[in-house]
Amino acid sequence: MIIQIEPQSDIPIYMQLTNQILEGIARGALRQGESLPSVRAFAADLGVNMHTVNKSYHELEKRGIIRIVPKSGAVIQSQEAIEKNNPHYQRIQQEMKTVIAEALVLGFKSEQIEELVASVTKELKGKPRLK
Amino acid sequence: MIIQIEPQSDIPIYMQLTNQILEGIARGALRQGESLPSVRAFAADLGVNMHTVNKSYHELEKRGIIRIVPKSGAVIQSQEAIEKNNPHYQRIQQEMKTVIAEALVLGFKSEQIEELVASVTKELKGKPRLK
DNA sequence: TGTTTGTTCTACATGGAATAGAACAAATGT
DNA sequence: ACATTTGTTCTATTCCATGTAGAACAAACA
Repeated sequence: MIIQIEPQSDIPIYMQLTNQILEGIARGALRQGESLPSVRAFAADLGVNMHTVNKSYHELEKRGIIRIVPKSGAVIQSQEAIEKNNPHYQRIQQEMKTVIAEALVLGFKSEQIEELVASVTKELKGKPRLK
Repeated sequence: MIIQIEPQSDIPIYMQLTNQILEGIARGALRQGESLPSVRAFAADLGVNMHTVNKSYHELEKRGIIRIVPKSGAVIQSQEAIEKNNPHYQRIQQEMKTVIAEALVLGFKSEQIEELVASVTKELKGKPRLK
């Protein structure tokens, strides 16, 4: 997992970390059942504070991505099929609505959006286990 | 345009407003060439501060959605076809990547994502001019 | 000529973000 | 059994974003 943190960004560090861990899992660099590094080790590796990594882990837990076992580690959750009544589904739906609305207003055609979605999905799913 | 602001949300007011104006334009309730209300009038209408609305307008301008003419108004930009080298395209691409990564990790299948995208797009584009 | 417009400035209060250090009990390693 | 590492929970501090408030100004408008 290659993590790149930009301290000067307007996006909070813990959020940058959250998103990049998310992409890492989606790409298959991290798989279900595996554990994330300890908050102290990860923090030392990234050159950030322990509490910042901790906040990121709890953000991921709140979103249903990982499960934090006290005194043990942060385990990546199994990716089961998701239903429409799942609260996580609703959140994705809302986030998707915001992005698509902005895309449409900027002049994206429906076909362009579908094309972009397909290419991004392929990029993320395409090369499993690649570092 | 029906705007609903939740002051207690963890999403900043100016961002809630930005997103809802965005959706309003996407839906066709506001069309290119038309103007948004004055910052003072809109603020009074929503029960928020003038500066908050002002920040929202400038956020929309930064994203290429509206054009602010000093001493005049906030005009909705024309929605021309967008190219891949457009910086706004790149931003949408990045936002899309984040949402799709989260969706995949949560267990969305590729078909489910395409289905969600199609339904959201249809919902936004489906009923133009409907208040 | 008033009124409204967006802009700019100061000011203040609140809370998030990030860092830092310390302490604790539980889990792990040897 | 002992030492280390683990996540958690405190306190504390600094810096910045958010939101509100009030005032002033020049330009546009009626």
